This record gives sequence, C-alpha cells and structure tokens, in this order.
Amino acid sequence: MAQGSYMQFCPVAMAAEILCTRWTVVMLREMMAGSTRFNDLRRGVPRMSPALLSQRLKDLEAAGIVERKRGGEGGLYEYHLTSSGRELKPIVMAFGAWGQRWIESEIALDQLDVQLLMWDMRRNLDPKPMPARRSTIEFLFSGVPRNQRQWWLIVTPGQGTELCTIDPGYDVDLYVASDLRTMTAIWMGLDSVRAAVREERVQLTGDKTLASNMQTWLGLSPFARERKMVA
Amino acid sequence: MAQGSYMQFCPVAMAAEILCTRWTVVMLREMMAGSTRFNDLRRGVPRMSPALLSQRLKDLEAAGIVERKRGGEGGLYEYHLTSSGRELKPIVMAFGAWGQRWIESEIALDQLDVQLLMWDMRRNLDPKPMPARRSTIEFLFSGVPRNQRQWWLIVTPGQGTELCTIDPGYDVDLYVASDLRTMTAIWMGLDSVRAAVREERVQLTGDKTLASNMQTWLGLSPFARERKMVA
DNA sequence: CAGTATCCGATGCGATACTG
DNA sequence: CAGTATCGCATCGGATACTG
Repeated sequence: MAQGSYMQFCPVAMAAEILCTRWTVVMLREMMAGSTRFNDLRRGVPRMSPALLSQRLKDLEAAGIVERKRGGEGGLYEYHLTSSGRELKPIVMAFGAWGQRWIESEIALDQLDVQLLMWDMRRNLDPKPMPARRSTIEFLFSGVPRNQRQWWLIVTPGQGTELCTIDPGYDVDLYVASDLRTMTAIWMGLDSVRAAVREERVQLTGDKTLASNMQTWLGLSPFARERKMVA
Repeated sequence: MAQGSYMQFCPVAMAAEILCTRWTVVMLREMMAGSTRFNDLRRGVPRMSPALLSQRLKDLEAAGIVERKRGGEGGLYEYHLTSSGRELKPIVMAFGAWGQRWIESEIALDQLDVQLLMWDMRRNLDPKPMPARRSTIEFLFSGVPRNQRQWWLIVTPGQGTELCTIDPGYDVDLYVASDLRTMTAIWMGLDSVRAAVREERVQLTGDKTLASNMQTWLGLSPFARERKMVA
C-alpha cells in the first residue's frame, strides 16, 4: 500500500497493515477453501497477476501466516496456513457473512465470473446424493465468451470431482443450460433451482434423478444461508 | 486501491473491497471506540490526512456503513455507524485479538505514538477506584519531542476524563514519569505497573493511594488480556 | 508446473495551505 | 470546528512475455 506503515502500536492497526492489502483476504479465502498449489491459487484468484500472487505469498510467509514447503508426491511446492494463518479463518468467514448480509445482490451479480463459479462449484459439490457410478454433468452457459461456454463436472464416487473445459468424451448424464447470472444467483442462495427451472432460466436435460435433486448435490456457497439485510 | 474491483461475486471479495482499503479498518476501530466527530477521528488516526479521512468517510457512507448527521447541541456534524457498520465490530475486534496474539511485541513497541497512547488511555480510564473528588494526574515522558512531554488527565467523578497538553493549573495529585515505550507496554498488557516501578522505569510521585492502585484505574487496551503466541 | 522479469501507467495518498 | 483545494511523487499493481 502507499507509503509505509500506520505507525500505530494498536493491534488492530498492525493486523490491518498485514491483511488489508489488495487481494490478500481473497487469497486467504482461497487457501482456507483448500488450495495449496500456486496454480490452484491462480484459479481461485483469476484476476490477480502471477507476479503479485508470488509477492503476496512471500509477504504472508514473512508475516508467519503461510509456509511454503515441498508437498507429498512429486515434491512440488505447496503453501499452507500456519497456526497463525488458521486463526484468521473466523475473520475471513465473518467478511463473507457480512458481505452476504449487507451488500446488495445486484452488486454481486454484476461481477460474474464463469471460471470462478465453476471452480467453487467443483469444490463444494456433494456426491452423496448422486448415483454410485461415475456421473458427468455438462454446463452450457449463454452470454459468455465462446471458449467459456462449456464445462464438464465429472464426479467419480470416492474420488472427488473433476472440472474440465474440454470434452472428456464421457457420456453426459445431465445437461444444465443456463445463463451465468442465474447460475451464480443459485450458487449464492439468492435463487433456487426449482424456481429457475419453472421460469425457464435453467434447462435440465437427461437423468431425471440427477435433475430432480440438483439443488441437493450442487453445494452452495458457504455464505448462502446468511440472511440478506436491507439498509 | 489500484485499478478497480476484484470482479468477484464472492462475498468475501466484495467485503474486502470495501474494508481493505488503507486506513479504513483503523477508522472503524476509532468509531467503534466512540469517536463521532471529524476532529476526534483525526486524533484517533493522527497520521491520516484530513483529505483522505474526509474521502473515506464518504466512501463508508456510500457503502452504508456510516451515516453523517447533525448532532445534539450546536448541531455539529457527527458520524455514526449504521447497523451494518455495527455488525463489523466483531471483525475489528478479531483483528485486534489476532494482532495481539501473533504480532511480535517488538513491532508494536517500534511504533510508539504519545498522542495516540494518551488518547486511548483517556478513553479507557476507570474512575471507579479513584477518590470521590477531582483528580489530576500529570504524565511526563522522556525521549519524546519537547511539546509532547507533559500530559494531564483530569478525572472528574461523574463527568468523565479530560486530556490536556497545556497545564490546566490544578494541583497535581499524582505524577507519572516514564519513558514512552514502558508506558505503552503497560497499556498493551505486555508489562505491569508494579514491575516497571520496581525496575525504576516508572516513577510515581504524589498520592499514595492513587499510586498504589494505578494498575486498576488505568484501563488497559481492549486487547491486553489476549494471550501472546509465538510462531 | 511454478514461478520471474520487465515495463509502464494509473492513482492512491501524503503534505501543505486554505476556507466558510 | 469541519472540512476543501491543489499538487506531485511514489508505488502499487496490471499486462505480457519468458524461464527452469
């Protein structure tokens, strides 16, 4: 941030000096959500330049919030929160809860980002209500750049969920066609699958069961249950 | 902050966009501590330029966190937190608690500021353990600029505490002579009156009772009880 | 995959002075 | 008291390309 420190011994000010720097809290959110590798962090914070991400990771390491170490297989570098960093989780969650409660929905829905949405959905998807076999779901978005229209989620029981932008070649069990705004609103808990389907803002084609319990397996944003407040 | 928004619908990012701007959290702390007037805010955030303070207040107003209205007597302008702003208090307090726990004491004690310290002490002073009459306490700091050496706290039962930098002319009940670092450490809960007096880093002269229960009437920082952690 | 290097532009913000 | 006005620099950070 511009010119140096606050020069205040107050712990609030000292914490703010570390945390209230552009992108930092968003990075922390991404790490708290489970990303540990450089390129995974990039996916979660897509508009941040790699140079700045690298810089911030160093800053956080210097502040004792993050540590960089070689991970299990392949010995690739991984970034992990230290105990100090983990203690920031309630703060980051409180940011989210406050944002969901007090920031107008319209503002959120003006900041659509397919990649981020899909990345988040992949993470929170709940395979339990899904069939015991592998399921492939294809999302088709209208009103986005050509190369971001199609996305595939491949859910393999016991093996987690994969996200692809190129056709994996599997048979598709369910097609979800929608505009990005609607899908984002659903993810944020501002809309529901049922209502969107009824009003034809979402079309579900394919496996009836997958379609009918989509609201269940599609995990929502961690803040979706926060009650919206009005000024 | 540099170039526009994060462009993320995520509530964490949207909240961070509003809150993680230089000085903002420190201003909020000051408002939560009770300051409502422009020049009071300036005292609590002394190194912030008035132009920027004014700008930030407008931003916070636009974000629905602060409202500006004419106050009781004199009809002067006052800034108050809205409900939305009040809901940020746990976040700001969590910043402080985290800072106190995880940021090295040395860093805090490198950012001394007499004015801020006295301003905070004035606010948290507890008159209950003090005599029923008016008490005047003079602080004398070594190692600070001439014009910041002497400070007077005047405690009038039932009327709160006043802070002066020019001699109010009253008889002084207690003189507290110290270096700024020691007094700050005491305020932050990193040191105690008893230890500092024993080691002669603080000299108390005057009313024996006032001197002996100074640790009690001198309210400490709201974060003083937070346990210090080590990386 | 995991970053660096470089460059340059926008702007945040600090300092100071001034006003109703 | 409660701010505005002005100025100019520093630096933050965005974009892009490149490397081991």
